[in-house]
Amino acid sequence: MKTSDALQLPPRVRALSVERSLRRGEVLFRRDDAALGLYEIVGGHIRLSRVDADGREVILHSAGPGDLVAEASLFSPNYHCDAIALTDARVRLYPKRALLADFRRDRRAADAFMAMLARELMALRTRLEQRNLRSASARLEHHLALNTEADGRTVILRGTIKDLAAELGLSHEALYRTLNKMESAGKIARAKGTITLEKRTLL
Amino acid sequence: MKTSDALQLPPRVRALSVERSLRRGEVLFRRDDAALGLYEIVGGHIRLSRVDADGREVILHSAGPGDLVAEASLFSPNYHCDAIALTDARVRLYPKRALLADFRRDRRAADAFMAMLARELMALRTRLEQRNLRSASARLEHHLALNTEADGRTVILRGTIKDLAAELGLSHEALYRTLNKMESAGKIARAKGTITLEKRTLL
DNA sequence: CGGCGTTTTGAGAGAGCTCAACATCGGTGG
DNA sequence: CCACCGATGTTGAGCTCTCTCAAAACGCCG
Repeated sequence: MKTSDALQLPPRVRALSVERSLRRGEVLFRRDDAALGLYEIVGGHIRLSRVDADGREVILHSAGPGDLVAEASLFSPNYHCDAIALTDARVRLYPKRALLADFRRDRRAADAFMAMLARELMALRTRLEQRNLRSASARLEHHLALNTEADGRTVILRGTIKDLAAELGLSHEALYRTLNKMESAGKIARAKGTITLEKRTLL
Repeated sequence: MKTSDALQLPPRVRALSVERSLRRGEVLFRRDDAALGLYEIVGGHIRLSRVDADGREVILHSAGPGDLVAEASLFSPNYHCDAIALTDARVRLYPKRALLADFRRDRRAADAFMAMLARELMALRTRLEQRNLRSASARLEHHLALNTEADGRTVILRGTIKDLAAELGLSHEALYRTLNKMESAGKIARAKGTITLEKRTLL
């Protein structure tokens, strides 16, 4: 589940980061473990969850490549949920001490991190808003309208259609059908890796 | 749409904030306007949106009482979307210069703000994950499991059932029916303003 | 050429949405 | 004190849309 594109942690800190591999099912950290820092998912998927009063697992988040998890660990002595590899995975730990020290040393690094959080927040709110749209076509149009290139018409797909379906919270079949319908209706044109919005006929 | 509970901006900055009223339909800011700072919604609802290539409005977020909007404006010279009052509303502007100055002066203020963003991010991811659950009961159980008081059983409702339905992304009718079903099934007990999870019978 | 995952298309069922009607509860004003 | 009113809470019934399960065509890579 890709949430944001750009991750730009200070090179100094990146130099201090440590990569690690996990087997499917392996535990990255558990609730109440001492918070070492935040993780970037390099490959695979990590599931963040908590266990409820009856011992059932409640999923908080499924993170995929490019995602950052446990940012809040920077400000807490321990983790607040469990993190378990959903698939074989590769993660990169950014030690909190190094990060916080860097923020202290370099104000711009701190600002940049804050800005990153703020931007991610914005993107996430937008995505949540999108989920309020019931129909597949509305969700797709919402997504397309907000992800065009500079021309305002072209949308470059970053993964497969299945990936897009997952991002939109739709079954891939529903998305395929919707794409077909919209193409037949002349609303979009499809090419390999891109979707182009057609000029809407005025009323 | 309530996203988080606690908003704790430094008192020094709060002292510098300015409250303002808006009529329904009034513009708070427009895209590319100079970014004055971030806003806290005191009352009413503000809609953040962008206009797509065909002139249609694409909703990014609907913010309600207690919500913060335009955090990213702190790190950008201008706003990136339109903000328009959906209802008569009251907002509080936290001037970015004051905020940033405060962050510079007091490291803990900056950390606290960062922590707030991180926590909100976490909560939002969880909410998005919840939306991946299709059935009304699954969404409700997810929400209940994650919002119990210390006893792990009691959930205090902060608004009306309709509000909860909106937060869960369900029609209020669907939620009422689900509550009924779960109560009949002995999974929950309802009292005025609270829902109590019943001890789950073991297998 | 032989898999494997993606892309398509088909058909059926279920769940929630919508519209509608009614009950309930405060609050307001006569 | 009571009547009225608006918003919340509640229940009913049909409809639409997506999900799910299935199966087949396609494309890529070893």
